[in-house]
Order: sequence, then structure tokens, then C-alpha cells
Amino acid sequence: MSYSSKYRTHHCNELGSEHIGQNVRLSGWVNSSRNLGGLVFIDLRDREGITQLFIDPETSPQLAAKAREIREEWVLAVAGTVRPRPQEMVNSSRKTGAIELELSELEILNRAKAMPYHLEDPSSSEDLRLKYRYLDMRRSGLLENLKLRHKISKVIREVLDENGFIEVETPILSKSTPEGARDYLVPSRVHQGSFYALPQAPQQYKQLLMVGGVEKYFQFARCFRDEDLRADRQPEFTQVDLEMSFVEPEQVMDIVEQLLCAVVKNIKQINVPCPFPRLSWKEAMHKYGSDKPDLRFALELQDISGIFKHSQFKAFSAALEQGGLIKALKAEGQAQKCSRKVLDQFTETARLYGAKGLVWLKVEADMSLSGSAAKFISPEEQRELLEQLQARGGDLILIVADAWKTACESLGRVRLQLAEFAGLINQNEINFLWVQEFPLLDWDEESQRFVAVHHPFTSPLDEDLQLLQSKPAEVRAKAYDVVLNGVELGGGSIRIHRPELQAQMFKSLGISDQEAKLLFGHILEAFSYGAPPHGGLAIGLDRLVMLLAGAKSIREVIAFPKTTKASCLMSNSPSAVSPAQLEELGLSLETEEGLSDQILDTKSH
RNA sequence: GGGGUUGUAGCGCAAUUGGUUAGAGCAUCGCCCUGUCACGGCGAAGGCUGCGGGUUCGAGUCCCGUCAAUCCCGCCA
Repeated sequence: MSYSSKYRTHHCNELGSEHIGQNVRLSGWVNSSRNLGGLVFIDLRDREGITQLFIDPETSPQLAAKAREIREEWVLAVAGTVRPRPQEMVNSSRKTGAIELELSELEILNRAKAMPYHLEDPSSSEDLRLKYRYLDMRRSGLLENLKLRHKISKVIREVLDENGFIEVETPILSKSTPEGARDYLVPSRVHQGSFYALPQAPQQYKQLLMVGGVEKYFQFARCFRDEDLRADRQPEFTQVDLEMSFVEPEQVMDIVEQLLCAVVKNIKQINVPCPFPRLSWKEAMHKYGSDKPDLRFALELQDISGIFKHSQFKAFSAALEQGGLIKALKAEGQAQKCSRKVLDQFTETARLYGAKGLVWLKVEADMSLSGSAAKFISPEEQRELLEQLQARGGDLILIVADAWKTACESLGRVRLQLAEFAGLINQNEINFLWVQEFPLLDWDEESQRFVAVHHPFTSPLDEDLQLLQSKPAEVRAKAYDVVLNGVELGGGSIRIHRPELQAQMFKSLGISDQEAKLLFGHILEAFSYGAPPHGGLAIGLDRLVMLLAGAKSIREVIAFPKTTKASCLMSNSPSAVSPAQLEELGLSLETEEGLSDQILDTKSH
């Protein structure tokens, strides 16, 4: 790579002993400067690395005088001769540590104010780093994460290109639809009172591309959802979105496996086993209490309802009477390590996810049980319990008795917490799996109707079709999620391509023909002109990069992320707009705060 | 919408049961320094303790509210 320009002939991580004697030019930022009164050392930094500059006041008094005023993060262009450092002054921790550049020219390209915080201090607060994101990039690991993201994107593009996928962009100004997340709305000036919505996903467009005969589509799609945020959720995020025609789940899963294997191979030099293991949703819930189980460790949940059919323990009998069940988790050899305090934390977790409580039992050396509810468990039940769980002295048993979903999910969360506490998780492992056969519909108490678990275009499993009218809750979908280390990385489905079935689906969702026409008319019409069978999937790129970067939050892999209240600390968005702008859009604000904000706003048109 | 944590100098922190004038380090500014690499030495300046109430003779410290950041629940097809 040639860097030659008036600013530089090399970058700052390039020069070594082989360049000694050469005249070179470098540009970059002052990482630090050390003025010893006589000798002056400056560490010059660019994207690639750091080179030490050297000025001897005896040979270059003017340069030394100029260098005296130089401060951190000033921008310099320099020229000089590469020379070896004295033997004992070699800095072996730096690639360019064997040499230094003795300056003959020094140009100050730009000065810099004192930094608002110490750029290399990892403990500096995140809001400052967000406010000065452009400074954060200079020295924290952020730039490395952006490079990693670029590399991952490149591999994904290559694999999809090699497999005949065509990258197509779809509109950002899109149409609001019910179902799913809250939309970000964009008011229309030309059509006052009407709004675009920013896409939650390019779902409908990509299906229309299939109707259009594209057959294999992909896109790095920016998606927008106006919901409350988390460490792994931003209001706008990127999906690797893909869709294929004339396929069944197998073909979609196959290409995604190829894609993810290539990424991991390229980034981590690890060959992950392919194809990925597959679990049905029901199995995942039963065994691991999660629809995105972390399989880096075993710890399977067990159904122990059978043992307690005639239990005298009210917590157990009540759950069973109400049609629930009793699930247990056995932690080998953890009885000693788990103090009362730790067990209380587990209990709190179980409660947080809806369980009424958590029963813990310690298996003593003599195989007797001790713990919160041991006295309510008969000797016969104790014997059966130990036998079913194959428990040994020193084991810890955690039990939740509740409705099926609550019991599974709450104990599933305890399972994760326990694994972390007991150090069962190998942080270097990359563990992919598929979860399939999700339910198609879910009863929503709030709206008193069925809602689509995935989205309303998801096809039911062929063998469950006949249940759609009679037992909608039991219909499984041709949907699949790819899970990495307990994180939902992506999901997709085979879509409904026949208008009759789509109409039936809308009916199940309580969407009238009229509504369907109004909201989805264009896609229904498109399907009436010969839609091919099709399906696809979307991968959360931010989450993928986060996991491979070992980052704790997707903010660390996004150049300019927003806070948990969806504001940008750097640009101060969102912000008020001028009355003139509102007027053009035919909008007026209701709140007084809104009005006063407008008056404060200085933007003029 | 709900719960937890945090908020003291530009930055990261300290300040005893509520008790004099809120401290030292880094950064900044000034002076000194010829082999540093987080250079070092001497000195100076720097504060509405997030904001608003309250309790008290007295509040950085206790109470209530509020704002912001963050983590989680709900929510996120």
C-alpha cells in the first residue's frame, strides 16, 4: 500500500531497522510529547500505530523551540531521517521501537484544545465518550471494533455474492403497519396529515423482490424500532437481511450456516461444527427454559412433576392442581459454594421472571436433603428425586413449581445465573444452534386476540395447517432462529405465498378483510400475480460483531450509538424544530414545553 | 410504565456517627530538566458537591421530588 503524498511517505507503524538512513515523511496526531529541556521526544500516532520523533536542540534549535509548545492531539506533518535508537533505549513493546525519526521539518497542521477527558483511560464515563465519540475513536478499542465490523461485513458480502445473491436497497421511507414494534414516523409535507414509517425490517419489500423474480436477495438493512432500549438494542440497528425463492427451511439454514462459519473462520480462525445442532422450540424450552438456549454448558432442566403427584407441600401441589408442573435443575457439587446469599439471588431471579419462588435443596454426604423445603418432602419423594436426578452428595437442586411457561423460563434464567456463578461457561467457545418449530400464534391478553409470534407472513408447518381454525395455539411455524452463545442472532421463516392462506392467517389474527386490504393490499395483490414459494432470514449484524468482539454492549460496535433514552449525546438529537418547519408539515404541538422548546430553537429557514 | 446502580474540580476519585476553610492525583498554566517512552522536579490556578425542595444549630453526607447516564422487567412481529 502506497501512502505517498505531500503529508506522508509511510504510516506510523511501518518504519523499522530496514529503513535506517531513509528520509521519510509522517503525519498524525501527537500521542504524547516528552520535553527533557534539551532533548524532545514526540510520539506521533496515526490509524496504524505510533512512531517516536526526536529533536536535538543542538542541531535544530528552531525545531526544538517550535516543539516546546506542542500539546497532546495536535496534528503534525514531519519529515526526517530514520535512525536507530541507542541499544538500551529500544522499546520492545512497540513495533517501531527500534528506531526513531530525527526531524528536519516540523509543520503544525492543526492545534487542539485540551482533551475533555483522558482518551486512553478505560474508566472514563460512557456519556463523555459518547459526547466526544470522534475522540473516543482515536485511542480506545472502538476503531478496532469498527475494523472488525468492516471485515465481517466483507466476508458476508463475499459469501452471499459467491452464492448468487444480489444486493438490493429498499426504501427507508416506508409504510406504517400494525403488528410488531412501534414505528418511527416521518410526517409528509406534500401529503399533510400522512406519515411514512421507517422500516422495522425490509420484510415486505424483500418478499416483493421475490415476486419480482430476484430469487436471491440480500441487504445490509438499517432497521428502526421505537421501543425501550437495552445493552443489545438500539433504536436503529443493522440486519443482514436475505430472502430466497423456491426454498424450504433447509436451504435458508444452509446458506446462513455457510455464512456464519465463514465469518468465524475468518475472524477467529475457528472451524465451527456445521451443520449447527437443531432443537425444536418446545425442546429448548423444556430442557433449557429458553427459546435461545446457551449450550456452552449442559445443566438441563428436568420435569419432576411425577414424583410429587401426592405432595403435601402446598407450593408443589397447588402448581400441579392448576395444570402447571415442577421443574428441577441439578448443579453438581455446588451445594458448598452456594451461600445463602447466592441462593437468595437465584430466588430473586426466579421471581423476576414470574415464579412464585425457588426451592433449593442441598444433598448432604449421607444423601439426606437439607434446605428451604426439605421438611415438606417425604422420604419416598426424596428417594425418587435423588434417583431421577442421579444426584450425589454435595449437589445442589433448584426447583420451580409453576405454570409451564413460567416454570421453564424462570428456572432457565436461574440456569444461566448458576452457570456464570459456577464458572461453567467457556468464554472462548463459539456455540451456534438452530431453534425451530416455533408456535405460529400467541394469545395476547392485552388485546384479547392472537398475535403472530414471528410476523403475519410466516407459513405454518404443512402438517399443522388443519389446526389453524380449530387449535390456533398449537400450530407450529416454518420459522427458525439462529442462536449464538445464548443470544438470538437472527431469525427467519418460510413465508406464505398463496393469497388464500394469507387471508386465513389475517383472519386468525383478527384482521378483517377490509383492514388487510388497507394495510397490506399491495402485498396481497402482488401475491395474486404468481408469487413463488420463498423464505429468508435476518441476522443482527450489531450483535454478531459484539459477540465476536467480546463487547458487552452493541454501542461498542456502532460508530455513533444512542443512549438508552434514544438520544445522541454528540449531536443532541432529537431536538426541537422551528415553528416554520412544523407549519410546513401541518403539525402543531400540544404541550407547553414543546412550544417553549420551539422558541428556544435557533434554526431559521 | 416499573425496579436497581451512579452523579463531588476539565477527568477518574477521596472526604470518619451529619461538624471548622470539600482534598490529593492526572490534565491545564508558569518555571527547571540531554535518552524519554504514562519522563521527572518546583509552583499556580481550578468547586452552585446534577438540579429543586425539606429535616437540622449545622447537609457532599439524612428525607422527598426531579434530571441524566447505565443495568434489568414490561415492551422489542
